Amino acid sequence: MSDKLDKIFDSFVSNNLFKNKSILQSNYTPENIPIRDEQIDSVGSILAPVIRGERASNLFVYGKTGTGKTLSVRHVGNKILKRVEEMGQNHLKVIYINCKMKKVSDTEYRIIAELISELGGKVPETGLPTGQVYSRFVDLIDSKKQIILIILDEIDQAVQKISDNFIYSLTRMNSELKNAQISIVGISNSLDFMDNLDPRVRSSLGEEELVFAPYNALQLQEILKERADIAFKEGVLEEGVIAKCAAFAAREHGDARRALDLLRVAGEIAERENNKKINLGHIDSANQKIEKDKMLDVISSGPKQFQLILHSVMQLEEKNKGSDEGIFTGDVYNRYQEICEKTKNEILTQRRVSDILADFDMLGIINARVISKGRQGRTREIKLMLSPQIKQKALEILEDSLGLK
DNA sequence: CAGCGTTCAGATGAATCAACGATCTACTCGTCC
DNA sequence: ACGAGTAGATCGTTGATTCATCTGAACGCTGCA
Repeated sequence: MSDKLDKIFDSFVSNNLFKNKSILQSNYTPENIPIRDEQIDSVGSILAPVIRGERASNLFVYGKTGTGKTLSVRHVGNKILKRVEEMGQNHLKVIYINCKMKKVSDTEYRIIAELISELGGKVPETGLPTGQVYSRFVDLIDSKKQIILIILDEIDQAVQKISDNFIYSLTRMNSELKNAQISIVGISNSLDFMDNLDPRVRSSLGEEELVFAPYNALQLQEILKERADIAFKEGVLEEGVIAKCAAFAAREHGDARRALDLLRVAGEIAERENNKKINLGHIDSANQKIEKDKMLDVISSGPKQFQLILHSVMQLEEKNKGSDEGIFTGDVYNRYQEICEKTKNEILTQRRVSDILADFDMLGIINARVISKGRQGRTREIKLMLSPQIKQKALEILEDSLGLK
């Protein structure tokens, strides 16, 4: 037993493909950022006034996930801060807040509390009226002459939960401040976020706008190459590996984060297989693994009713295997009722089940097409979209969590 | 056989409900002057 | 008297139900060539 373990450890130590794995993690901030020079320059010139202690225009940055928005903005923020410090001044504060951080900052209160604590103020744990926290915040930053640069990442998420008058009051805060001034940088994933925003907010927040276009495969390659050089040991990557990674990620709206994940996971797989090199096959497995993990995560973390319904779909699919007969909503509902009876779960109405099936469709777990069968009415024709291995694993998870078997 | 109304089974919408979390308000209690 | 802490009151969300309305092609009936 321990011999075997030793062997595993030995090979792990000796066959380490990585020089520094953290470089491929998404939270790593590289020294220089390829491709985004133009955007960085723009951000820099828009924010430059704060170096002289003047207020910069509010900036709004759009772009899909993994296009380097956050990275670029933070990079510029750090550079500016460093510059100001080099000049021996301290009139600048840069605050970065991710509005979507796992349930942490998703209300107006919490965001302001977060802002206060970033500024070194103490945050009352609970219960203060929002207005009071707000005025405490104003007092805090207005206590001396300074410029506050607030970076609100994934701002669209916040606005979905809170009303947009939070941002409005932020943008308008400058008129209340006597000493300090604030500039806001909003970062949003969705391109049409601005459209359904209050016009007053739109004009004040979007004084300057910047769009980060998705990377294309070539640009992704460049990024990957740069990081791979320092992340992996010499000569570990086989020919074409980077290109393939880039191609995969480019297909998914040019998400660089995805590309890096892919490369990292491929490396891990190669390592586990005790391979000296990372080849194209590893990229494929990595892609599958990521896909699989994501899917299984959705399935296992879903509410019980979702699992019940998915289980009935899977059973029906198993039964219909071979025949080309489709699965229809009615079948699913009947089977679902049976399972509920058996497991003593509440039975939802068909209306709800129909909605849940539509959700599955959105998640890509099933493919549902609304068809009309003439006299036999209208229904969804459902196809399960899970690959065999995922299906097997998912079935286990479901039966486990539902107490079936 | 084209044209037309019927019909089916569930899609899709809208209003409403119930339960839960989070916030707000008001009241109580301890402490300090 | 004042502030802190806490117990209901209140508000907003979200998943779910109920009621209502739509839907689109096969089916079957008509009428015409």
